[in-house]
Amino acid sequence: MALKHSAQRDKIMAFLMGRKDHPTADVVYMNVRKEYPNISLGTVYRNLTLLANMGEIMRLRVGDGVDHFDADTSPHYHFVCTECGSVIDLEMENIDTIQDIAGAGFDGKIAGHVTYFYGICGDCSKESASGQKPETALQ
Amino acid sequence: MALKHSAQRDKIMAFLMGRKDHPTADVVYMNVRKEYPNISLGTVYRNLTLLANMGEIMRLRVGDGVDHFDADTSPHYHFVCTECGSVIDLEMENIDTIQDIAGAGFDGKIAGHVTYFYGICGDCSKESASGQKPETALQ
DNA sequence: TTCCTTGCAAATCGTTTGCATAATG
DNA sequence: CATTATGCAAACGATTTGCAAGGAA
Repeated sequence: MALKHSAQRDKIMAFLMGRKDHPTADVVYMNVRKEYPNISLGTVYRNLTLLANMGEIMRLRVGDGVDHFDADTSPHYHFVCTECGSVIDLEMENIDTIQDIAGAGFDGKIAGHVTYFYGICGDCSKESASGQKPETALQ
Repeated sequence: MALKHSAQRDKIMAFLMGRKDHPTADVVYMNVRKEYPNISLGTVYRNLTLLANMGEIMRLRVGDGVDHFDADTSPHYHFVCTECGSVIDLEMENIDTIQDIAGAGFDGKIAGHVTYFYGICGDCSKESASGQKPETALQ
């Protein structure tokens, strides 16, 4: 139960904190492995799950079938590009009122919500205007 | 390309329309099999995916790692009980303004959003008040 | 020395797919 | 007859887990 220190976990956490995008377990693995060649995918998954359960990081299920991870645990929203699949932080005003709206007339207790916005990101808008054709990442 | 009629697909669709909850592929399989003993899980998945792609039904990814399906394709929101895992329809006023809020200051184009509300459903609130202890369904 | 953590590989789980056969139009 | 759909089983991809060995407190 008592958590012990681990160099692998530190590297994973450090890597995640240095990224503004939202890497998948595999991306974390590929990158941490550069500095820590012996680390295993299992260890990456174990630590990501551990960190997420402790609330140190967030697990994002954006709908592409793969979990993404975010070291920024402050409340914020994400945009997912249906063209390139990138997951982007949104800076927007608080919309917590939607919970009150949802709770009106509902007999359970609403404790939270998860919202993902979808569409075409700025980069893909430009590209498609120039005739390119990236592939969709969403299932 | 041209769709042909299939008794299995009809049964799947009929079953889904007769449910107010939001069954998983396996639940659909188990139930349709009662009337159609030879149907295979693969056929259920194939048809659910087909129907979802045609827009006849909706695929819900509520975060428990399993896809749920909903024959009600009208715009509405869902509540997921973190206690029992049940997925419940919410009747609430439109919150599409959150897309405008999200889009302000974002350089991409927001085309849609997915929102799930979490908490304790009415039934579980009563149960926990009486000292019971159901298990969590969310990962 | 206790027991948490790792690496490795095998296992699991939900879902998809290839193929030969059956059903539809 | 041309094609789509099915059943079955094998294949998949992401994630989890058992186990023996390694490392932290």
